[in-house]
Amino acid sequence: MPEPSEPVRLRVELPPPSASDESSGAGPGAAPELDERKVRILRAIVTEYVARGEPVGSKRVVEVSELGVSAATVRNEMSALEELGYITQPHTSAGRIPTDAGYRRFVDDLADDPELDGPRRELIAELLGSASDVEDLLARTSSVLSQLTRLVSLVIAPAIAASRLRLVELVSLAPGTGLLLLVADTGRVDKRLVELPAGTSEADLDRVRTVLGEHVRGRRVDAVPAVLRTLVEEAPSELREVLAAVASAAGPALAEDTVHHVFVGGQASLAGDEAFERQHLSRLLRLLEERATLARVLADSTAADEPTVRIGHENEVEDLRSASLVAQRYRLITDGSLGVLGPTRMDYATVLSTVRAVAEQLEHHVTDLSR
Amino acid sequence: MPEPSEPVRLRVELPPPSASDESSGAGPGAAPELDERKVRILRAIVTEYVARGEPVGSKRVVEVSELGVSAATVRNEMSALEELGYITQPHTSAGRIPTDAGYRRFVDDLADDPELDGPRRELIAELLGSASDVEDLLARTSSVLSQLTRLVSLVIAPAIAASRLRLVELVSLAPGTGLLLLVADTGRVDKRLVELPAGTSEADLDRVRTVLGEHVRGRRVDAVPAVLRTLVEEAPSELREVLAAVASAAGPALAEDTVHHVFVGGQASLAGDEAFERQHLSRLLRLLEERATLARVLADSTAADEPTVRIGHENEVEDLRSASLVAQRYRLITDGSLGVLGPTRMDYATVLSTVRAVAEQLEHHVTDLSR
DNA sequence: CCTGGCAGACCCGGCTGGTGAGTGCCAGCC
DNA sequence: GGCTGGCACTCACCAGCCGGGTCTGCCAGG
Repeated sequence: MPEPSEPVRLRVELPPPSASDESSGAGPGAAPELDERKVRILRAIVTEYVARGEPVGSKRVVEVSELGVSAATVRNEMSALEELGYITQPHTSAGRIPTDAGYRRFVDDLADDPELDGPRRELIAELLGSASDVEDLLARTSSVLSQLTRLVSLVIAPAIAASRLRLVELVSLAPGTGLLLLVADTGRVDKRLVELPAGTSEADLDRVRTVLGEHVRGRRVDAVPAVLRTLVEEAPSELREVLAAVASAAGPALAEDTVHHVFVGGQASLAGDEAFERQHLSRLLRLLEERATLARVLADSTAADEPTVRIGHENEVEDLRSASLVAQRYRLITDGSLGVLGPTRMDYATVLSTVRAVAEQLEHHVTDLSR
Repeated sequence: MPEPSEPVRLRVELPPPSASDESSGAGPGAAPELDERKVRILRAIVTEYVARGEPVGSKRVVEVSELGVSAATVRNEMSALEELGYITQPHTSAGRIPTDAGYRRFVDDLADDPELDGPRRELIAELLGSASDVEDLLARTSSVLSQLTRLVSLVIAPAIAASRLRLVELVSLAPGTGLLLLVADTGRVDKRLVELPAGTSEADLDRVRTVLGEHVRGRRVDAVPAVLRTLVEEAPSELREVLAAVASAAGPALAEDTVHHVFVGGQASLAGDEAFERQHLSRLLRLLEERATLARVLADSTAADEPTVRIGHENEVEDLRSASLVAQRYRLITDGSLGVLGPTRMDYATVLSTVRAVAEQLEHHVTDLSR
């Protein structure tokens, strides 16, 4: 009794190998064959459970799925599905609920998610259309995602490493303090206080500005630190100190800080969901505050151009094991990613359509903005 | 039985009139006199309940508070305190817990909060010390607040209306699109995409830059929109369109956007707290996402230079009625505010000390940064 | 005015029995 | 051989009940 389900659980815990066809539903691959009837029953159970939130019994399956057999037959099939690890019962004499593997199978079998319906597409277009700049656009994207799915939305700004600097500016804020401004061609602005050496004159600053303008503007962001180091070495001695201060300020601004740009929305939906216990809730919220981890997780989940689904235990991060993640890459000069986070019991079909549609429209509006 | 407590509840719901001495503890004012023993008993109940989380009975009060009387006497006093509305019992034959009014009284009677202990002060100094710019400083402030109190921290950046513009820059991102950069002397940077009229040349942009540099740089932020309008009117016709685009972009960037800069930290602590039910939790999280409301609430609660406490029903915002807010104003060129949000059952003495200490040190480090 | 004592209220945990949903199994039917 | 109806069984759930423990309110006496 305890052993037979082992191979299946094993498969579930190793999603990466078959990652490419995971969300496409094209190749059933190593998954055990299921006859048509089992597939329909599983689908009925998932759909019903997602909709009602209660374990679904053989009787309800018969009512819902229009296969012309009796409840007893369905029971036999359900017993087999349980043996295969796709469904389980919370306790004896309760209906069945899908396991993570069951959801996985269900998602894989989704032929391909239908287009999002018109009204929703329009809503997205409307909300994204009035964005004033890229940052605003991403914030709105996050907002529209969480509104449409009623789940937690995540949007990660594209890394600026591969973009180019449009403007490098050094503003004097107060004696001894400057503000280094770096503007990338995505419209992203980073800033960093610079401690200027004592005795730096306004004329010195002007010369530094000129040097920066000539040698740094237009360079790829990830090349800038090296360029700055060279500039420091070659600089006339009176500018060296200032340039060194600039270089040491620019490094971190362009490296780490830059990665953590994450927009999160709809956190309240987590608290409203009965599926999460107090402890899970707390951990998930903590995770949502750790922007760096979040960015990594999301980036890892968005290799392909299709939406990717990570269900429960498929997530590598411990605290995410009680939840599912649906994420997709988008392109805005370089790659960014967006997605939603919610209970494993979510409406995958609709969520997939929504994530896909939002990503598409985001790209459209981005090109609108940058032209 | 139901009526006698009415007048007290009324007082609680009208904190504003006596707002000035609310948190000072200087004037008992209209509050009913309490003899020394009642005060000590109330204090014992609040302290014990905050520490243990369980209703406290007469026996425990005797053990904890070293007044040399019997439990029976304490019971009589407690009965009186209940009559006055300061404490209540969750059910018959349970111990007492403080009401919002009880907490209020307790807070008012706190002579004045002691200095925060050394180690904690040092921790604050250490964490704030390594801030790289003002925005970073405020983020760190939020982080340290939530770490020390294990509550939700809130930090609102000072409004930039009264600060001056250090730099106005118009960057050309792509043909037809510019990015307007506004840097205030607080180090705050706002940006906004500008749709440039077709056929705008680089030379035009240069001229616009010059005009902006001459007339806008150094002006108070709230004066800028008016200045821009004048510039548009007086501009040579070939620049008028560009300037108009800039003016229409600058307005909103300087107005609304600016107010919503709120740093929130430690939200996970809400979920861990048993005091909040699912529904409250969800509402509080939603509130934390509405940055505008949040900013208003916090600004309203920080009139004086002392920390202000809003306990449960004293909060005007419905969703906050299940929580307490401890907030204080800080000055960084203009006013900002910071504070924490948690269950009414919080350690007010420690929280008050912490909020005060953090606000103080924030101001120190700010002057460090801007000198 | 304080105190010890005592009755009463009530939460809580455990136990019990009834109900209902859903299962597993089996014998019989097509 | 697969499907079906029927039936016994298993629990979760609910309500009621009981005993133990706690804390209160009250009272009579110091």
